Amino acid sequence: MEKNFDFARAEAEINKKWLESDMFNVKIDKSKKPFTIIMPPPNITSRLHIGHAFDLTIQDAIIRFKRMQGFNALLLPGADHAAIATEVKVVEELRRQGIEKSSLTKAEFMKHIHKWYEIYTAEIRGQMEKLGLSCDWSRFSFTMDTGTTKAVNTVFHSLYNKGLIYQGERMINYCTTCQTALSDAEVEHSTRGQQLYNIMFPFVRDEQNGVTIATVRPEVIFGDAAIAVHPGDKRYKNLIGKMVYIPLTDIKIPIIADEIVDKKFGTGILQITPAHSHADFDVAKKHGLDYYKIFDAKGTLIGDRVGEFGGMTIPNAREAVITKLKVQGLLKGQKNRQSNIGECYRCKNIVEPALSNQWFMAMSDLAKPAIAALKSGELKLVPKKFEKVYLHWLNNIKDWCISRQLTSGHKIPIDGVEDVLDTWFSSALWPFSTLGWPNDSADYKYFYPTDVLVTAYDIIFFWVIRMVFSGIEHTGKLPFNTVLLHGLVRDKDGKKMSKSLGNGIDPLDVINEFGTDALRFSLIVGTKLERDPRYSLDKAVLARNFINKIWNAVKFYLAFGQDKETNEIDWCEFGIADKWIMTKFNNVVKSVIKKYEKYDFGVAANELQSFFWNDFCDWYLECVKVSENKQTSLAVFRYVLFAFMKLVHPIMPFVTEEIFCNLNKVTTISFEKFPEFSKSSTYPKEKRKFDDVVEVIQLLRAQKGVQSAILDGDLVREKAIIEKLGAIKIEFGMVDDPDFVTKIAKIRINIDEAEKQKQISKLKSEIERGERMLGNVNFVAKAPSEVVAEEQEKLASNRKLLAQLQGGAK
RNA sequence: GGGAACAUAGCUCAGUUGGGAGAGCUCUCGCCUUACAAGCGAGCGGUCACAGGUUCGAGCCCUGUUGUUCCCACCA
Repeated sequence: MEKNFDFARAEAEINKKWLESDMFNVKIDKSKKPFTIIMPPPNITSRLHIGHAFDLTIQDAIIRFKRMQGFNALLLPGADHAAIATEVKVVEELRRQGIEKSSLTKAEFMKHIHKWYEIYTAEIRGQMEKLGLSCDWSRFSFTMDTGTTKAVNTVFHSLYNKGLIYQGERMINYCTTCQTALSDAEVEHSTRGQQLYNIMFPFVRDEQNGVTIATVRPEVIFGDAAIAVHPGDKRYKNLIGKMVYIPLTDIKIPIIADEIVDKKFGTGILQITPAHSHADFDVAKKHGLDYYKIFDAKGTLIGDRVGEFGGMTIPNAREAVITKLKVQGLLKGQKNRQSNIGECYRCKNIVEPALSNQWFMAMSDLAKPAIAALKSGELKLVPKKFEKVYLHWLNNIKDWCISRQLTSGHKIPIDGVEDVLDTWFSSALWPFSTLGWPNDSADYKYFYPTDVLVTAYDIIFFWVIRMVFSGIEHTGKLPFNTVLLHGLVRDKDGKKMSKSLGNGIDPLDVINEFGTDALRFSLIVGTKLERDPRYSLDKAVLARNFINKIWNAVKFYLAFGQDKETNEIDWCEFGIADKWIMTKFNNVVKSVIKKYEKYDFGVAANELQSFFWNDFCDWYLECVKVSENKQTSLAVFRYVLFAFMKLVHPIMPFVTEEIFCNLNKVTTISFEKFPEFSKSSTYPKEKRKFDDVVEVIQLLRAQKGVQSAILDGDLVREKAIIEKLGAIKIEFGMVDDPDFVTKIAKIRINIDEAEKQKQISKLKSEIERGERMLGNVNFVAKAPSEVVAEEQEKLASNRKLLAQLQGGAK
């Protein structure tokens, strides 16, 4: 056997076996219950990052666990065309080759897009394979394949015919860099420092008498339809109804009163720019004001109102307007201010609110059943804390702007319409479009609705909610019954991993250096779903060390026990250590199953590691070496070792497959029955006694330089274990003058008096504590009787031990 | 402005319905003990953020305070 686990060799061999045998491709079998996870399709715009690795590991762990529990488990893989993001990438790539998108026809550009699809879909798939995912590759789906297109068109027409998709001129968010409309969910908010300008709107053209407004966007004054003050603002009461000039123009606009104005902000006077502000749009509607669009899709100023500034970009126009206002004396001040800005989630540039003709999905009717599904408990979010987020968003939902002015993506299926659909439109159908819907396919009938959706919490709005209402609307069923929302992987300091910060860790680098199992285990161990996990290479090192520990335990078995192979374990032959490890192991099985069922893999991984390292290797393996009945102990060792392989297999598929298959001469561990708790294999009495033996050994080990001891206690059968693990010679005999006392032995080892006094004072304080508690009448009267009884026992036991120690010290 | 989460050892985190504060890493000391130095053994280390309350009993439940993080929102 190799000195260490050669993960590179083993992973390559095992992956080849898995892929060639198609063993994870699922056959529809009505006698078996399906368990289905549809994988969130990664965007084909980049390599898989650490967040994908985390997300995919969780999914695969669930699927492997369920498969071993006997479910017909399907993990359906896929990739997303990510229209807007991919298009940016392709344009960049073409530019590197010296080609401008504008020089290409639409068809030519689409050729490049399709080539990208092809190359990067394969690339993503290769990376997924490296992660050891037990996917059904025969069902691999892409969001631009014909099945998805059919689903998209069907859904579009269905909603259109019901009047739930409509076209109209509305205020939307427009990214002038990506040159497309965005949905509300695609706008992020951040705080930026901006200049706040005070600008005077004069009563008489070019004169220094007027009203002064405050704005961070001086260039939009040309789009103003009115000036507004608060109706209750005494300072400006007499202004209402008067007319002012827009500075630098001949345009006159009225002063109106509206409660939207914050009296305390700036000068307390607000410009109303209906075509370029969400809030102002509503005000204009209310007051019957006109809309004036003053810049186009590229962010260039246009129209009669902008005068000499026509043709300028927004930033240029801003500068020019300010310069001119200064000359005219209409700039009445400026200061720096932190304000909240909408940004495009893709390119991070400032989003312009704009009046635009777009396609929308009417949301209020679709939202209602999605709200009801959560409230009724039919849909479960794990962890629960996201339920409020989900409900708040749906309760305040606005119509969804679904049209995009991009070249690639799903076309809006209406003749003559050039726009494409939001990439999330097709994503919303993913749980059923991947299974053949709208066809009445066998897959759809067997696997739908799916079981659990696993994804990070940051796409609840983009994706999760939209799948929920789409599933209900189009299939009449929830697309999944549980949504598992995990955190975002951060660096060791809790910061978001990003290219610009340079703190990112490439999962493929970790795989190359430490192996896939180490990556998977290190991503999962010690994490809780509620929190964002922190990741650093230290964790991969620790995981690698754990794998090495497992490997070496197997080497031990092969060196000492291979020839003594037996499948039948005779429990009558069990020694105390055998019974101890069987008990401990069964408790771990029980606990791990419970945690896996709750998808709490992080704590389960911790438990598995600590059991294997501390209990199985540190204690049991050493006991096997000196076992009275070596054959039985080796059989127990083998049993626990292999059952343990099954327990960790969902998290670390490769090393467990390698060990299990090689030693058992079987093809795979993947379809082995998952271990179950067996009460008849637990021995509480022997476990307690061995725990006491452990205490004696630890006590002896702590005595530096002591080579022998006299024990007074019923420990004859444990002599070999105590001598071996305690590295000490022991004799049995009466000990009237012990140096140490434990529940099962009085110990004499010639130590100095100070050590003994330490133990005495410790016991005394324990006794004091017990006396204090039991002396409290309220405690005795109100605490549960078993708690009181426990304290009484402890007190009696401690008194006895103290008497033994002091009895000898006289 | 509205909402959510978090605060436990130097670091990363556990702590199940309230019943004597735990693990791993780090650090110190001793070990190449025949599976493993990617290892073994023994230690050091905590006012469970702060202040109240409920309770016989609070890391856990309630209220407030402080700090950190995140989400939502049309403050120009």
